[in-house]
Amino acid sequence: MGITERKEKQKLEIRKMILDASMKLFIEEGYENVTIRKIADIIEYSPTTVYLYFKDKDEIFYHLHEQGFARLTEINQNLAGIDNPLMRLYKMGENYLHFGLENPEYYDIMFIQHGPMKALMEREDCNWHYGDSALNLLKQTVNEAMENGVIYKGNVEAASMAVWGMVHGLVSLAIRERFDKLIPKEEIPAMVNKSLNWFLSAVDKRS
Amino acid sequence: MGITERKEKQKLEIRKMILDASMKLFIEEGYENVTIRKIADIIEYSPTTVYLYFKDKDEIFYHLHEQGFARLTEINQNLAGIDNPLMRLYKMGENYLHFGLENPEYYDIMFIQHGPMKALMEREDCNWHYGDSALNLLKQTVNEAMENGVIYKGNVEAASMAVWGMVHGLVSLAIRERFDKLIPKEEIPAMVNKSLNWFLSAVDKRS
DNA sequence: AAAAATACTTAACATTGTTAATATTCCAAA
DNA sequence: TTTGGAATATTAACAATGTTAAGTATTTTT
Repeated sequence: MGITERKEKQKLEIRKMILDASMKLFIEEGYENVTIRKIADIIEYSPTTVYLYFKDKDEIFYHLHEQGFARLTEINQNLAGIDNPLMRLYKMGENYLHFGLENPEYYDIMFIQHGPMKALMEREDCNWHYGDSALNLLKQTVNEAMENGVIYKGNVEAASMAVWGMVHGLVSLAIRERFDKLIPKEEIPAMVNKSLNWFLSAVDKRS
Repeated sequence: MGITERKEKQKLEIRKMILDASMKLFIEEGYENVTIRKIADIIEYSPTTVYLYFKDKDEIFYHLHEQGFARLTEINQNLAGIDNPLMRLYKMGENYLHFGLENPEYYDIMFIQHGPMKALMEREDCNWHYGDSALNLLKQTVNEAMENGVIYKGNVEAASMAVWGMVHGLVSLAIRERFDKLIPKEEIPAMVNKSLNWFLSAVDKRS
């Protein structure tokens, strides 16, 4: 069946074209400038053609959100050599904060916008793999830190979500302008780092 | 000048009608159902009339966001009698988490949506009073807790933002569906409370 | 009573996501 | 080779949105 195979390939190619165009728009012009018509312009098809390859706009954003996770995962490669779990926790937090502040648009679709999650719900495979594995990495580290006795012990999941919550809270308050009237803009990155530092020092049980 | 005075009064009345209609729509039908045309329908004026009283939609949302803060402030009245700063911190966190999970739409305009902050920037008095005083209340409590030696000492502002970040992170991850695929929906409120508890136990220096 | 300022509305613009109906292309069977 | 039907693509349109320009009443001032 060489023909249907080629057709299949072509179909995937156009899907890729659509995603590439979306990503280009997303990166160069931001979230709100990713419109079906602009995507169609870039790939030189009519707007409605997009709907032959994706159910709706949210499904496209779901794929962009995946790419965001790929980038964050790549950044987290620098954790590999760190043995001390508290140090690793610190570096993870720093990576997360830095990624969020430097890539607010990515961060938005990964952790704030409704769209990608709506699309996820309607998928055949509706597991949030990326979120799941990111949280698992965190839980692993927290667990290790607890067992080593370097941080206060307790429910690993609850503690991990507290940590995630804290860094997510700082990033999302920052990129949604909730710090702008409270502290000078240029001090925000340093401040969120200080917050992370205080937090990790506070939970450090070796002191 | 009785006439201009009456006129002034009428003008404020229509402003109030617009805000009331917006609030009604907001509460009964949610954020995305607050449209200029629906507001106009309720107050029985044409859509364009709304623009004679408010610069744009964001300015309306700015006022709704204020109402949200009023509600949260009211809830926080129950902190008055609590002397132990750590206990007060705990209750503040619990209030915040509960308010956010129970009033996701309010929470959205208060801490997530861009709109109200955009409107704030363009005001003559562009201070974020509500955010400022909420953060001050927190800083005061954190400061007290540090001086009493019940929590790890350090930069008060950084620590306060860590606390705020944590509760905000938990609420916003929850209401933007980031927990839905990670833990059963009915366990979310209990889980965020456990996170807060672990956090406060961890920073508690009396143990 | 005429002129000027105020208040309000009608109509329209430029977008958006999305769908129904229609046309085109392409491949397999008659 | 022609024909029929599936796959693919397009045109046109719908229903909304926020917002503005232009025009019409209404009311106040001169």
